[in-house]
Amino acid sequence: MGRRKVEMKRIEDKSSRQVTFSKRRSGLIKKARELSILCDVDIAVVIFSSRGKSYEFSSTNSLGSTFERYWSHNGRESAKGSKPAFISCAELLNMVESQLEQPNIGQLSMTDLTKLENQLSMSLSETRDRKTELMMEYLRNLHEKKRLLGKENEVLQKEVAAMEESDTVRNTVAIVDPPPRLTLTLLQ
Amino acid sequence: MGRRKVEMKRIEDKSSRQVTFSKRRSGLIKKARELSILCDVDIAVVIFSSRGKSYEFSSTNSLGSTFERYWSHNGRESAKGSKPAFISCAELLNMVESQLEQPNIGQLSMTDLTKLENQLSMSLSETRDRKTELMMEYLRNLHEKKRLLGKENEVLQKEVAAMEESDTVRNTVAIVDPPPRLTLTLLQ
DNA sequence: AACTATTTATAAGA
DNA sequence: TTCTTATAAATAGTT
Repeated sequence: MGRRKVEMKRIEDKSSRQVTFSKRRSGLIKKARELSILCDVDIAVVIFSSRGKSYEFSSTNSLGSTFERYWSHNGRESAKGSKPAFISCAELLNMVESQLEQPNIGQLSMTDLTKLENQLSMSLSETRDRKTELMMEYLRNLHEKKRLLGKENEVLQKEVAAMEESDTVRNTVAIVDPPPRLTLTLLQ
Repeated sequence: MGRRKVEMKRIEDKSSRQVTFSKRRSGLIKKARELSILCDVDIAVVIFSSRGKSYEFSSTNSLGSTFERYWSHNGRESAKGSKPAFISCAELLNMVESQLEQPNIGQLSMTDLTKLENQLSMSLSETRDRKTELMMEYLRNLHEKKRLLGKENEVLQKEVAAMEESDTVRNTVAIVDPPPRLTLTLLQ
């Protein structure tokens, strides 16, 4: 849709490829937003420029939740740790942008700015909370490992105690051949 | 682009919502494909219908690889600290600003908002960092305890091994009076 | 599922 | 770069 029809192949001219990327990228994200609104569906879009920069859109407040949904649907195990932490400002902007469809001059922009501010702070605290949550989970894991090690220790200690006892009994009753090597080992 | 302009809100009529979903979904995916070809970029799109069915597009052979790329990029960034997110926020605010019909009206409050945002984010990240630091310290403690317990375990295990060994030797050499209690204890 | 009247996106040009 | 404009493309409502 332009002055002429374009061939569907990589645009070789770097400059016009960049321009097209910029235009079509925003077009794609706009379309994604419209579709999500009109049809009340959940959409996530991620775009990587060839230079590694990423652009994204998500209809939910966090790309993470959409991706998580994707993972769970596709039965792929989710490294539960890494995903929820991401609510980027880009996502926020998408949310705000979607509310700026009809710029009513002045009045609306103040309202939207306030919304942006709120969303920003919420997102920040959400991110923080999620991080904390992750750490808590890690802590719980560590605690559990510690507990198990402690239990193992207990068992081992009992074994040692039992061994010592049975040795003592045997040594006492049999009165034969005390095992010096055992004593040495215990003192190691 | 149709017989009339449509309002940007959820289409209430179920049937036409379904039709629109179908049309626009394929349109979105077509656009994504074109963008990825023309500009040689990597794109992933996931769409969830309200009934839970999912549709997807990925320029690479696997949707997963694009998402993984997303996580690895943004995961590190967000885990590292607030600076990259910060820059991104400023960028985003610029984008919002450029989208406003009357830039001069929004300008001042946008500037104020940016300041506010910065303060908010800084104080939040400061708090978070302090919390994180405390937690890290706690973690270090826990790790140390775990390490010590592990060491203790090792020693105890060696003791047990040594005991078993010396028992074997004694039993083999002495051929007297095998200690059933010891065996029982070890199997506990 | 096809068909158009329109709107929307955008390729080139300024 | 940013804005303008001619034209291609998408699509809303219709059949």
